[in-house]
Amino acid sequence: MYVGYVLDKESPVYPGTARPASLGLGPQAYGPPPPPQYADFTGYSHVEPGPVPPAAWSAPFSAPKDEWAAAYSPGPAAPTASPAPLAFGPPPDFSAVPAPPGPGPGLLAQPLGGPGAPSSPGAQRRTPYEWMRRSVAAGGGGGSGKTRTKDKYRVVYTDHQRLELEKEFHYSRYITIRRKSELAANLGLTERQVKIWFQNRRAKERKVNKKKQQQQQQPSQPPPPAHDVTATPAGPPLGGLCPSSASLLGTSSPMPVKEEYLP
DNA sequence: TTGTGTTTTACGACCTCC
DNA sequence: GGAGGTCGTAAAACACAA
Repeated sequence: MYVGYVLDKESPVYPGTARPASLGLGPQAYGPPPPPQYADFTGYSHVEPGPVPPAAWSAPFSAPKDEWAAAYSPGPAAPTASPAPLAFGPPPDFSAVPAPPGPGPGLLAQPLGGPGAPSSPGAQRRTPYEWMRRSVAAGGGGGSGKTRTKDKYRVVYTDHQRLELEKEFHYSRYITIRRKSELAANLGLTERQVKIWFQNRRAKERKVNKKKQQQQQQPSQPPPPAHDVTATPAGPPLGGLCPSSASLLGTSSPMPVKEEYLP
């Protein structure tokens, strides 16, 4: 759970600006998920994070799966993917919620391993930028983290990719088609990878919630916290919040909440 | 260093919805 | 029929104790 760790440790992931309506108070927390074909879910509001991604993230990302063939082909897998700028601009038709005038520069404006920030992945990775080194070293393919043995293989997403996916997940457990495309493009992943990542992430969350529930049942404990999704009236655990997100949802959150998402 | 348990990608089967 | 959902599972990657 590296990214969860990241989010735990760097709770101000959205330093006061990004995704005002989000942070667990978005649609996933208080209502049914957007319909499967929620192509333009209007609750979405991505705020321009900032002009330039931190230098720490300028490393190339893993090549999209669609390019794996090329990546596995003989010859150096060039660090193609010079990813699009990581600044996620709000799509044109997004009814953006104006960002509060927060002090922070915005989403992603902080380097993961900034001074004082125990970077990421892993409490065990003590060096701030160690994960970057790992990513580069792991994959001959220029940081793709790709490995292959026998017939099956899987890539290891970079911490930045995970972080962005986690952030998106915290905003909404069900990604829109539009955002899926954007995210895939910006992270150098395929839409399929993004989709599967969200599926796996939801599965993980269900698993965690189930575990928590079991633990709470064992010692007849008081009811779960209010934000425990398992307490949501009906439907899947849409608003499930992984532990890391709980810290983002403190009542002290300055984020404005859209009325439609209020209980 | 190695064995073991956990987490992370990825896929297939099956289901629902449009 | 296609897209996307859950569920179950395989296997790589990883963490950590012995």
